[in-house]
Amino acid sequence: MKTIGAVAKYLNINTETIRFYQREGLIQQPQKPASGYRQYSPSDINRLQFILNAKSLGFTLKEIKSLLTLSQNCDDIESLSRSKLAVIQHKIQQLKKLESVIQELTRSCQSNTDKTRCPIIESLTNP
Amino acid sequence: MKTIGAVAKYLNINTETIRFYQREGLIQQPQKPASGYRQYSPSDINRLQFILNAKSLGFTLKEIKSLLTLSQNCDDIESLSRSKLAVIQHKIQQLKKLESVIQELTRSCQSNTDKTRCPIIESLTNP
DNA sequence: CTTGACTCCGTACCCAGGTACGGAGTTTAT
DNA sequence: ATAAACTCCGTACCTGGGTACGGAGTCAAG
Repeated sequence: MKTIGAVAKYLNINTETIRFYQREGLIQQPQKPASGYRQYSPSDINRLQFILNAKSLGFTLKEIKSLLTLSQNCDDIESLSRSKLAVIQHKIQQLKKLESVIQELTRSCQSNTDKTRCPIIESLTNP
Repeated sequence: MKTIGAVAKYLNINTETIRFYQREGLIQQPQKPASGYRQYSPSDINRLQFILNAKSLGFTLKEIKSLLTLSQNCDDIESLSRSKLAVIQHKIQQLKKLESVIQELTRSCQSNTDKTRCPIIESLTNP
């Protein structure tokens, strides 16, 4: 069990960010002991870690919330996960396209000897 | 030469967006004829197209601005593109990991007979 | 020469995703 | 037992990337 500051430090985020996620309903606030500081359990920390991971993959907080809260029965969750899977696979495809476009552009920069002009700029100007 | 509305329509964006880019210094406003509507030249339109293309590659407006102002130095632009490439490749790797995690989870849902509990939720909430 | 569509310009507002502030209470180290 | 460090909570503010509003001027067709 950790206090909010310890959790923030551990996860390398701001305490304010944790509170923000609480306000947004992404995580619940741990019960406040009669009078004192709230205590965060390992599972609270896990949930936060999940949010951070999903965020780093380009999911919005809204999407993460629905991943975390739309949980009634296993079938619903499975189908939600499947649709997330499709989204993820689509994102991978998009990023791969992007990757090859940018790779191509940087290659043409490398083989460019006239440094007063830039193939990337040229290709972005004439699509 | 087109008026702002015609340009917006042609590029499929909002006139307000064009003005916004002007305010942000991404493009200059064409000279205003003594009294009348500003006229946008093909090269103005090209510059806008450049911005839209760069945006679709995931560059921020700030980055695009520097692409446009530092466009005399091909090496700078190449290195900016390379760092974008690294970010994209990292994202792809992360997404692939996530993909296999979710695939694994949905598989365990499928083989789960007790539909009152869900392996996905369990794996998210118990570390 | 009037009407409707368009432009100009400034200002306000929107959403996402946080960050900062500040007064009051709590905990911990000395 | 007191100071330093931390937490609580509400509210305000920030950046990015736009969108909307409204009054005043302009242009083009009938």
